[in-house]
Amino acid sequence: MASSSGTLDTTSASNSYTNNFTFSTHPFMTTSFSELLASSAEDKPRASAAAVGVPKFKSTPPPSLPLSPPPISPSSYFAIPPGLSPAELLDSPVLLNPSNILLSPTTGAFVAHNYNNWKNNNNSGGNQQQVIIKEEEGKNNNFSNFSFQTQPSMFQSSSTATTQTQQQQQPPWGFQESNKKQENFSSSKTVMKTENTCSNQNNNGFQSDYSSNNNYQPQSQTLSRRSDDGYNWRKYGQKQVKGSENPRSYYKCTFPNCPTKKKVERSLDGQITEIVYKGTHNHPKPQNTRRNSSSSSNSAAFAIAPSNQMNNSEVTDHQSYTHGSGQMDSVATPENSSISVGDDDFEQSSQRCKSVGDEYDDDEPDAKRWKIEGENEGISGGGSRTVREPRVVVQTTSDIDILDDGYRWRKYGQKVVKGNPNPRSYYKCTHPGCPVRKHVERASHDLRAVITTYEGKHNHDVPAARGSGSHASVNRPMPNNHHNNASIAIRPLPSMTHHNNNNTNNATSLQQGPEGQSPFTLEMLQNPSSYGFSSSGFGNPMGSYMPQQQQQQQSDNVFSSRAKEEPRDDMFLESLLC
DNA sequence: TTGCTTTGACCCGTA
DNA sequence: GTACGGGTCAAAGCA
Repeated sequence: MASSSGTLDTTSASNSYTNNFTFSTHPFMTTSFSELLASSAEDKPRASAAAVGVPKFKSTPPPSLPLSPPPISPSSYFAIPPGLSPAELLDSPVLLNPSNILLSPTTGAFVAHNYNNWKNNNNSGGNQQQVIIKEEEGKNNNFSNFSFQTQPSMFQSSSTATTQTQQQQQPPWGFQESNKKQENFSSSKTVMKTENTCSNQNNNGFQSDYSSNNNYQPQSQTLSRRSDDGYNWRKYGQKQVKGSENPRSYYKCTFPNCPTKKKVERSLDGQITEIVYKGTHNHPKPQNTRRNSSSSSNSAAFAIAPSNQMNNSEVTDHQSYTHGSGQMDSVATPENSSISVGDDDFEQSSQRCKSVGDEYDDDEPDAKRWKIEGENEGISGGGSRTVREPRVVVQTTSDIDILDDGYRWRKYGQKVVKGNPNPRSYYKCTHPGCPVRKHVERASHDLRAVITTYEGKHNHDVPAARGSGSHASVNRPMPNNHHNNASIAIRPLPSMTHHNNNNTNNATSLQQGPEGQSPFTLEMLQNPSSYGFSSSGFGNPMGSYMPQQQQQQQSDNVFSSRAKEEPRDDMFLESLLC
């Protein structure tokens, strides 16, 4: 369920389980879908195989969550329990690796909007730490966000000695810019916002980074230069931004030639209210040679971990020490925003969900900024809050992206077209001489549905994914590249809130890949057999998610009609290219 | 001396 | 073309 849109990543094996609700974002990558189903059948809580190398979200269903016992059918492990919408499930912190889960129209980012139900159940506030992850593709209006909250207790309890030891030695959730500026998040909300267009790179970095470092452990540190993400930052600017009384500081990664930057916005009292990461580290996490483990960060701060600092063994450790505890033991990473949370976290996340809406509707006076960072229109929510959540945004600086179809695209224009208030992001394949273009827009009727229209035919093979090379294996367009005519992919962002209580095959839940890529629907997850899930599983790059005929029918019925509705904007495209 | 932060000015994209 | 605002530069100061 790494992706409801079929944008599945392949980065990990999956045979690690906990007795908790373990959810991984990579399970389908090297483990076939059928294997996952089989494994799920063996153990209910194994709703999804945990991936190795991926921070995981593990949580026993909190009482307040309407998680029903998994049905007997293996396929039913992908069914959405009554009361818990697919969107909520997909948007939940269990899907925390934006490079794999957060599906934007172009990068896999998705929107998580509707957490109202969850939050309504737990909107008491109080001394809670809240974390929101938002992933956006820079300026592509495609974003996603997760939110989850952590209760203070999560920092106090642990079900395993490992956890306890780690906690004792290293308060896991500390985010400090320096020892002079310890950020106490114990009572504050934390919003992580990520912008990421380089999932592959991230994935790769994730593994390599973790492999080369053993300092993934959640930790705090008191060095002035080193924040809890493990990287060294140099402040290069500070500015008072309009619409906010909080100054914004600009940091660069001090590693030579590393393009990563981050913006940190602090409230007047010094609390971080927003963290925006931009770019991806092109280097391993610096060795922990200076880190002070004594750490003054007893604050229940939230550690923004370096992206890619986890190896398999560490994952295992995380699995163990997150077991059963309400502890948020893992870290949110700027690049992959992978976060593991405990059951309490899972519950709390629901609370925070609504805050996302709050973020946009109530507390964000700077419309322009939001527009820049993702145009979060459509996010609704209510309530109010007095503490502005810190946000962490990861955004890549490159405008050339390996998108979810495996090709690299360069954004060359954007326009609001008639009939849809949502701007349409225009992309062109970056391969020299390749005429293929596509434009992506959010459906007017459902902001979580993304409509991608392809024009032209690739005259080249799918470029090798940066880093892992696994990206294209699942998202790679069909070899025949037969989208000479405009094909449209209506891609549901994983937060398919509108699917809450029915399994209707909504058109917006379908995705027609760029070259006949099979749609991947919730219904298919629920009834994989009926949709031709082959034993080859998702490892099969173009695995039979659906009988070909059915694919064609659906694509014809759904997308052709949509195509007819699409006003031609060739003129505009041409003008953009001129 | 080195490295970092501060801060005003400048650049550049967008409306 | 202009204004605005975010992002960055770079000199100065500090530890």
